[in-house]
Amino acid sequence: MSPSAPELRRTVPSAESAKPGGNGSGWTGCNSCPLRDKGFCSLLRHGRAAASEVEPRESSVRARQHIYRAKEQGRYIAIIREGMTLRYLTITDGRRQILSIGMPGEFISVTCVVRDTAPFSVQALTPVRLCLFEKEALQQFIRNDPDALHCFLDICVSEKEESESRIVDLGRRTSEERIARFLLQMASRSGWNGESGYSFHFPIRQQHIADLLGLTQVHVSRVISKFRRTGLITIGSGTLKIADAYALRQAAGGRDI
Amino acid sequence: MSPSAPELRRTVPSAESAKPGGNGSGWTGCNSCPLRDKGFCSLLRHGRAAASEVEPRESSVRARQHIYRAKEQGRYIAIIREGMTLRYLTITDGRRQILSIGMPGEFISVTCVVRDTAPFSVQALTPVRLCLFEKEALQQFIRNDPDALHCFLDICVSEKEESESRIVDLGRRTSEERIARFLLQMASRSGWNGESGYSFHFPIRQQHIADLLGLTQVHVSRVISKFRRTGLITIGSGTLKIADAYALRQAAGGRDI
DNA sequence: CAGGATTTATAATCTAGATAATAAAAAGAA
DNA sequence: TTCTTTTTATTATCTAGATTATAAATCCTG
Repeated sequence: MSPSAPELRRTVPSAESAKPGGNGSGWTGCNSCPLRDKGFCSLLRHGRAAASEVEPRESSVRARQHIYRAKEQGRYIAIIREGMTLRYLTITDGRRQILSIGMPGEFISVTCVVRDTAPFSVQALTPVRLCLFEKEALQQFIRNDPDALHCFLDICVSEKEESESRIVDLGRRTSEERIARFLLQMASRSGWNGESGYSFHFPIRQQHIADLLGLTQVHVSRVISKFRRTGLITIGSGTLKIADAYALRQAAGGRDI
Repeated sequence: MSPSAPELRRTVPSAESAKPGGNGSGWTGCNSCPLRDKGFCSLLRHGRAAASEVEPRESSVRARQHIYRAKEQGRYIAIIREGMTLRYLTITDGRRQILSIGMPGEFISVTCVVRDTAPFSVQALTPVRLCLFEKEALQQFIRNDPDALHCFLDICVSEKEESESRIVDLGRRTSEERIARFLLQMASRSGWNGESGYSFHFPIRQQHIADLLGLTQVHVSRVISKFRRTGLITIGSGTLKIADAYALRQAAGGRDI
């Protein structure tokens, strides 16, 4: 298992040659981590003795492997260091609904920080590197550190807002609007500044988009094909390019993104 | 810093007889409130001088009236004392999506506690009595009281879980399943113990159900009619009765509610 | 209790998106 | 490269739920 991802991935040139996986020999700690001063991680007073209990340990997961299984009672809380994850739920007849896609710097699941178990599963979408925190220690850290708490609360509310936005998508928008909006959102999360011509790592299969947006792969294919044919986007080996930002925004429903 | 044990909170029943309060004339204060010792309210050390800033004042709202308008920057945070509310969003073409239905003891919107503004509106579904808290004071209270904070965090996560459950409904369940599930949920929230024959106050129009579940009123009518015809439920002037709980659960998709 | 307004019911028709089936590309793996 | 697996494309057909229209109940409110 190698870094295996497009250029964007090769941050921190830590010599992580042969890694046994599981939980890390190539562990490089927070110091060399690009997320060190971002989001929740920025609150972990790195290296400070006082907070040493919340030093994470690392773990690597291969693409498709499960990180958390529904109803499981985990001892660890994970933050994504590298790669992308899927949080999903399966109901009767094997119908699947993806709840969210996780990216670096984010918790695998905020619910798991607060609850004993969760009804959904989480799996790696790409090869993933995780930072594992002792659940108890992290909870205590959040409880005792006002900044951490504030940040965590903010994350919860943000995710709630995201969920509600998805509810509006599913309840009241057409398949084209949903897909266009999803592509725009992914671009934004990858650091897009809004201009045409931006391309980014996009390891998401059409079946994933379907299971996220309440559609079928066949239909997603149809819409994506149309977007390509009409020059809104371009796709090539794990990369998506926003060719015509204006038109894509139009397709997304114009205003009220 | 402050004492933690929840029960110990119920101190000093200060005689706060008739208080003028916001615009309600019949303001009775927390003492006579049935919600006094429930949910978030149970954490407001009623009558204690230290917490006097978070004493609410009351306000009444007529059915259909707006309580919060999208993007508005409110000075108050409201908890529902009596009645039911609708939280919804309107997008292009006037398409509407209801995000949630509020019931006594609940915040009108948890988002508003944390954010300056929110993208949705809230209106009264029935005549509503609200308890208004100064936003600043409430935020500070939550920040300083570990129990309140814990409770608030729990509310956020619960609502997130609810949203995600709705996402699964919208993305992957049929209209019959959605409607059956919704009726069961409402019954539960009204104190149902799960047995057939339970009836409860149900002031929700078919158009509301449609806007909540991503359907049309016409289709909701069809399904409700079928449920009545086949003896699953009974409806009469603002009241819904679960006639055949088992069958209704079956219609809701059996397992995994 | 009348008379207007809101809500629900029902039937006819339409359509966005689902299903099913198959082929063609890509992507890995040997 | 060749073989296998996974992913995407495409076409034909079907259907759950939308739309439109109208009538019948209910619900106010004076």
